Amino acid sequence: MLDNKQCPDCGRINEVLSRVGDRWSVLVVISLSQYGTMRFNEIKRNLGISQRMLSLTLKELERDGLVSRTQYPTIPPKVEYALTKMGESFREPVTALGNWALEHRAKIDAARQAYDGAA
Amino acid sequence: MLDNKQCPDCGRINEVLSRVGDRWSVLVVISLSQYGTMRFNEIKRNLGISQRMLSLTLKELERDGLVSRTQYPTIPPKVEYALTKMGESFREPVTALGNWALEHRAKIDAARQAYDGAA
DNA sequence: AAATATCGGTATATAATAGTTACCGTAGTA
DNA sequence: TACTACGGTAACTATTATATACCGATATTT
Repeated sequence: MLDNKQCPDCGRINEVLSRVGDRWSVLVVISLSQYGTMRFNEIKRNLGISQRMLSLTLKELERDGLVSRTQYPTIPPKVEYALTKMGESFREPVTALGNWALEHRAKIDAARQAYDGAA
Repeated sequence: MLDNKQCPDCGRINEVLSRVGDRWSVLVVISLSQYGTMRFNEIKRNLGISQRMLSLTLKELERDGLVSRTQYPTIPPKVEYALTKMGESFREPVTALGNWALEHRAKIDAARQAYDGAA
């Protein structure tokens, strides 16, 4: 690929979005912002995400400083996840995106049907 | 996967974001919102995206009604892409996300270094 | 005249990622 | 005894992203 970029910001935006912009990260942040502190399986049930993907997603979010992890060495184990300050600041653009998604879902479906019908 | 969702919105948000929420779609919308109407290779050079991915991304965005495609049968061919009305409405949440990404890139990098260092 | 670049793609192949399934140890419950 | 909950991990498969090569027709360069 030639990669002669002219949009100076796009590279950086791309870089950050490739980390925190995937849809599971977005949904985890939305969940935590709605319900506050949550346990692993609580998020899992809430989102319908597989254990593996949730584990990976949370680990990345923790690594990127958006989510904090608190673990209690009880049996069965108890691990709590919550948004950090930076995670909270991510909430605003993310919920804006989520709200847009909800508001325009029907319109997108209609556009799709029109597009597919015109084939 | 058990998939017993309790978050009623998350499923729908997920559904829409899996279409228009990937990072190439986001970057294409950002580009078009910044520069207005653009040609295929203009976007390609601007983003450093491969031809195939741009082709697929634009096709999906057109199908979802976010982007309009106008083709002039000249030689060499000329195809122009622009945001539709709905695409314009997507601009706001998307640029908010892009701005957040730009503003917090350094902080995320620092968090990563701290996390990796504490291993 | 001949090679090369432009334009907007597609076909094929490979690399990376997402998702599924099965399992771990410990305790409580039926 | 057998099963559930908990928070994961390991191994595997399916899906998706990316790279590479090519297309036809013209304009430009050598």
